[in-house]
Amino acid sequence: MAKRQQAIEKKRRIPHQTRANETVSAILEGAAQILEAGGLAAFTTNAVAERAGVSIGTLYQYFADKRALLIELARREMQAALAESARALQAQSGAAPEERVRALVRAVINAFHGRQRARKAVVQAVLAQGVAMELMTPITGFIAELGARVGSTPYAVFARLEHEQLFVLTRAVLGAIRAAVLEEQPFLKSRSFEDEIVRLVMAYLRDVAARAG
Amino acid sequence: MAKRQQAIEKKRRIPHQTRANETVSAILEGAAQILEAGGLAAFTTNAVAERAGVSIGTLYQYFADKRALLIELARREMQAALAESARALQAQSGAAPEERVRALVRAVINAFHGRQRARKAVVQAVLAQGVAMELMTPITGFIAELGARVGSTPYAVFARLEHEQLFVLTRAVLGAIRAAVLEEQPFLKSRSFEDEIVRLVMAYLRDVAARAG
Amino acid sequence: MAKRQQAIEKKRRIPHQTRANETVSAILEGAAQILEAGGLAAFTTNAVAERAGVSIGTLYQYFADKRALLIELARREMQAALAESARALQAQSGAAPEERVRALVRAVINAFHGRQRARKAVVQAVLAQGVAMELMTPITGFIAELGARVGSTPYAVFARLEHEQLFVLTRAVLGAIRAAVLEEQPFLKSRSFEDEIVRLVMAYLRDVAARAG
Amino acid sequence: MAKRQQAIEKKRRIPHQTRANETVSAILEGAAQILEAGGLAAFTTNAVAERAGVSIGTLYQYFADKRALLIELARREMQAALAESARALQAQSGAAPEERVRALVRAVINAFHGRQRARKAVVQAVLAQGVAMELMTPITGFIAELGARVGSTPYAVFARLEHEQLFVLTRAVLGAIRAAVLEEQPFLKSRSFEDEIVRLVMAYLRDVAARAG
DNA sequence: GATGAATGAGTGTTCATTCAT
DNA sequence: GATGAATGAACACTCATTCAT
Repeated sequence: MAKRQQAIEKKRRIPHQTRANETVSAILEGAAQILEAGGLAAFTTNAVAERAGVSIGTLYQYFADKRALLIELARREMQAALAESARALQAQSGAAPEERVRALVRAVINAFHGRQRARKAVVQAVLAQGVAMELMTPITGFIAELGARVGSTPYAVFARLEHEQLFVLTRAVLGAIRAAVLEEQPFLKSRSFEDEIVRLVMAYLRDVAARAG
Repeated sequence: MAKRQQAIEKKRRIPHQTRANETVSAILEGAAQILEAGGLAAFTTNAVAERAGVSIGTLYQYFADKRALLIELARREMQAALAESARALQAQSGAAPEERVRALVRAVINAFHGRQRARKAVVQAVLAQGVAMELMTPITGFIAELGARVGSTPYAVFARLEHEQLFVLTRAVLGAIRAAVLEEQPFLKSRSFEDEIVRLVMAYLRDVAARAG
Repeated sequence: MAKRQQAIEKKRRIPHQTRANETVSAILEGAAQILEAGGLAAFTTNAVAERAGVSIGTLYQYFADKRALLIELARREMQAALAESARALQAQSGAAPEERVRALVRAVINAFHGRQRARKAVVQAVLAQGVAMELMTPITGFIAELGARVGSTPYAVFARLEHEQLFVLTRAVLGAIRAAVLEEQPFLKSRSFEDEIVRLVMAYLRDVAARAG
Repeated sequence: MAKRQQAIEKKRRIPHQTRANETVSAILEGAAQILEAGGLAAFTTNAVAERAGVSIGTLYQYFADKRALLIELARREMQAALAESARALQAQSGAAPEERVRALVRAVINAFHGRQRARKAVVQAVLAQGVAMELMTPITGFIAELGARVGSTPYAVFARLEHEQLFVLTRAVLGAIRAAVLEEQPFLKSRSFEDEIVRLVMAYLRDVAARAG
């Protein structure tokens, strides 16, 4: 039920059989593999169907068009990243704010790191179609909510971030990480890169807190 | 590859250099217009040639393939943005560091704001082809060089930024601005958005300086 | 061919004849609705099945293929049109020949007017497959028979029409009406249009009678 | 110049070279052959291109889509039929009205008879798309003009036919002929069939004249 | 008997690129 | 050097039909 609601794009049929769900998964897995192997250029519906081991007709039974397939893929990737972040945060629930931020940053870096090309292609394609904001919403919301639960001074500031501030912070962090992924920087997984991002976040939050204070 | 270089080199050695330059400019201008009007989807070599008022054959006389055309366009756009930034910085040469950062940020925002779609498409297309690093180099270099010329405490820090630090700072700023452009945020041109980015930069620089100090 | 016959024959011998008949009717009604709403282009077996509220498998249980469905639809439409004509004629049984012709013409116009698109599509599709003659036979026969029953001078001529004459007369009338329907002429339902057709018929019949001496 | 104007559907390029005109002719000839051989079902753009001996890309350089190709074909067929009719009429310029009508009817029958299937398919396809009226206009106009030039009593009636009358007359004649073609009646080319149509026309004209008189 | 997921040949169409003129 | 007609591989997508459940 929940899963159905998540679909913005009209799927052709709502699967309510085990076999159908398996088919959808196979298609999405095939799509990710194609994207990973050859990027957006290789991402043709025929190639995806073949890789997924289903007929092209079956693909179109579940996805209205190529775009819908890409969007569903993006949605699932984002969800997975969010889940991973939540897990990381949970594990750090008693830690100092800086450590919690670090856990979050690391989760995002890792999320972007596996299947780099697939993710890159998904991000690009999705951005190219103006669905970005819509998909970004849960991420921003997640961070806002996160701030609200951090109850102590001076990091309660998280909860009081204004719209522009939240925007700048989240996009700055994602921008740095995404650039490192897209440019295939060797330091992507390094501790020092993680450090700098955490510092960027903390410095900014401190600044906001000082202003608010 | 060889062919593309040849095409670009050739421009300097053609008998009627002037006319050839005009043709190339017309093609690039046509490309920018097409991109602006219809995005990457409308960007076909035939459409560009028609808009530029030259035959498709002529287009291929100057650009080895579609990719070369896109890269040259990106190169020129970046150069223009850099020039604008340099101009802005020059005008603020005596001002406080924060004002100089603000001038730079504003220049970048403006650079991204005119012909949004064309720029967006160029960036996307270029990123999709792994040429990003190559094109980013002059920007990063420009900022590093800029830092070297600042010279005064505590912003001499600019000159001492390590590779990762410079990377994180530049990509964070560009990431925030680019997200605002791509998501078509209404506050893109607002003072408060500019403020937050400047603060992000200054807070980070202060943090780096404190650590270095 | 054999298969189609079987499908049609079967309808008479199924255990639960009633339910089967309802299913067939539902399918044909769905087919007519689809045709009416979207023309021949929208007429897909899947669409028909969905509209009819049966599965595509069930549709194929009753109709060997798409063509069989269309032909059965045509057959029923023609039958209905004939029945309507017969009713109109019955009502005018004592009237002057001209009035009887007029009643017939009006019945045909009305037959063509309801569900225009469905009828148009059916006719087109059927004509496209060389089944036309087969389906036209009952109409021509009906008119010939009608002529035989008219019985009085000088319109006994109806009964004596030669094959070509009957053909020309019926097709001319149908041609004029069908053209008005297909071209969506505003005067389709007007009295003057009806008048002209009736005059065409009467003038021709008088001419035939005069020649026959 | 005149030819260009005639095109309602936007052709991709307006040919102004001999080679281009030859290509267009080859495509149309190929289209007619495909239609003739396999009817509308066989009429695929790929098949037409192959039969015409050009690449599919070339076909699309001259025709925006399949529909445009069909419409242009229809236009040329109609034009040819009209030209033939005009020629026939010219040859009978001094003859009795009945003979002139007969010449016209014969021309139309012949027009419909060569390449029956191609013509049938063209007519069907065109009718299916609501372009019918537009294409009928020159025919109706031709007949009206014809009437205007028939200067003698009682056939000057031609010139005074009202809209509905002209419509009924032309569509009735065309309807009878088209039905004979579509149903592949053996008497299509017979003298008696021609006779009956001529009589239908003359009887109706006499009736109109009598009423007007 | 009924279902509907799966099939895949086939369709219309695009567009980067070539090369004879 | 310039032109633009021609190319054709490639693509997204449809739909009649089958058959395991």
